[in-house]
Amino acid sequence: MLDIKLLRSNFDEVEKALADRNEDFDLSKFKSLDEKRRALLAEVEQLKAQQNKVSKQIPQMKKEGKDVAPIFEEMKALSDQIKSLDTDVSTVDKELNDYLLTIPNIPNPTVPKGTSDEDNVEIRKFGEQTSFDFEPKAHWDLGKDLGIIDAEMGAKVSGTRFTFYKGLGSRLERAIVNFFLDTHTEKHGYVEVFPPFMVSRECMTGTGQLPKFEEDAYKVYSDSDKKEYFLVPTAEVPVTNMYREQILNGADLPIKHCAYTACFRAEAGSAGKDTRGLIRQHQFNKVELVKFTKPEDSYEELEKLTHDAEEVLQLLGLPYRVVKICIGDLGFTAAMKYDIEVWMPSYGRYVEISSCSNFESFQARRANIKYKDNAKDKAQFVHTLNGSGVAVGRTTAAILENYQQADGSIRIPEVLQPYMGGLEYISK
RNA sequence: GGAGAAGUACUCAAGUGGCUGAAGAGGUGCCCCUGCUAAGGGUAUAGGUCGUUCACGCGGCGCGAGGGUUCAAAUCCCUCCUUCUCCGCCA
Repeated sequence: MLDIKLLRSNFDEVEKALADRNEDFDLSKFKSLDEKRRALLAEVEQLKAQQNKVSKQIPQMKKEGKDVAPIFEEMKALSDQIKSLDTDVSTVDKELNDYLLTIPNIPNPTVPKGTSDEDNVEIRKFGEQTSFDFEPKAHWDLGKDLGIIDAEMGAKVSGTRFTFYKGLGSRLERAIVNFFLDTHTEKHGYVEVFPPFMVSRECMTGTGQLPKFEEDAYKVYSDSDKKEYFLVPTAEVPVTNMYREQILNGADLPIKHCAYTACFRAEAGSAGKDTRGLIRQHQFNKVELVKFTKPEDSYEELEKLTHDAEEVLQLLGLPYRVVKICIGDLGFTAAMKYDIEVWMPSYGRYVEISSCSNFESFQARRANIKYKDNAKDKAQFVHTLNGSGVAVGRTTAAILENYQQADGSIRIPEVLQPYMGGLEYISK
């Protein structure tokens, strides 16, 4: 959510900054809504002030034995007027708030211009694109041949875009999760949390998945519980919302959490894309990194976070590149974003395996997360950041493809071998 | 799921219709005394948010949340949420 005061005072600048975004939104409604709300507020608050003033005098008048009946009559009319205006205020309030939730974040000025992912800017590269002296296979074929990934069984049990990992495939997925978490906690200083996989509507709104992207989310109801839950599309949602409606102590910042969760995405609008293999599933595993920082530190922390995510790929020896996302590809909530893309031989190109974003105060304002350094300071919004550290299913896919051998077996990256009971190869 | 109890400011806590934005205590800031690691005295300080103002300020809202009753609600009524205790069920 944008700062309403910024919209009020610098409307034209905001409009200009948002102009290149590839998002649907309508800034024109703002002024009329805002003015309507303030006019109503001024009116009703004046009446309330009068009501309060008279109410204070009533006990005194009663004590003096004066007749208060005519005043009651007058105040009854005033009270009715206030109630009616209050209803109007809350209607406009909600309208304005719902409207503000549909406006995307303002991109950082250094974000490259551009309209699609083709305009993203490569920042750096690690490793060389893997070369083979045999015909390499795609991970879905490797997984099937080795009996460690079973898409048909997933389809049978749940439907398309669900997958079974079996045997050493399951173990590899689990090994990767543990390797990521251990690296981020022990080496990078993140505090691990294991959050709920179902969250409330408020949380989804707080991090910006709602209201715009409701069709991408899975909702869960129970006849007995009667409550509405959303399956988490990313650990970003529960972890960022840990501190919702809170004022944090400035000395505790930056707060750094990492979390493993399964992630659930309806993937609306992606029909037909990446239908084979592990790249685009309705349920996938991810280790997420989340930071809460002071505003002045957030961009430095974004660089660090990105490097933390990169490092696990380096340790795995997977070739990747980092791209800076252009405005048109930026996404609703981010002010700046780096994608880390891993080399995927079957695609013949780099494939996104992590997104690292600085949301500045956009999420903090929605979720009301503030901090102050001293008790007497005015609380101000933190900046929130997050990034995949990294997507687990895609890592499995990348390992299968980049580490495949001529005989169809998979060499296990050295750092994972301890997690695989010392095993060096997965073979038939 | 059943039965009970409770939710007041940074913390503990008083408060059953108006003079309570909220006693008291702790905490925190400053000063003094004492002199030594613990304590005594004085004094100041109460969050957050919205509107308005160049500003000082003024005003509105806030006692778990949302409704209602009333001229007036922390206080009465309804719904919900959370926590605790006991019982039931359950991986």
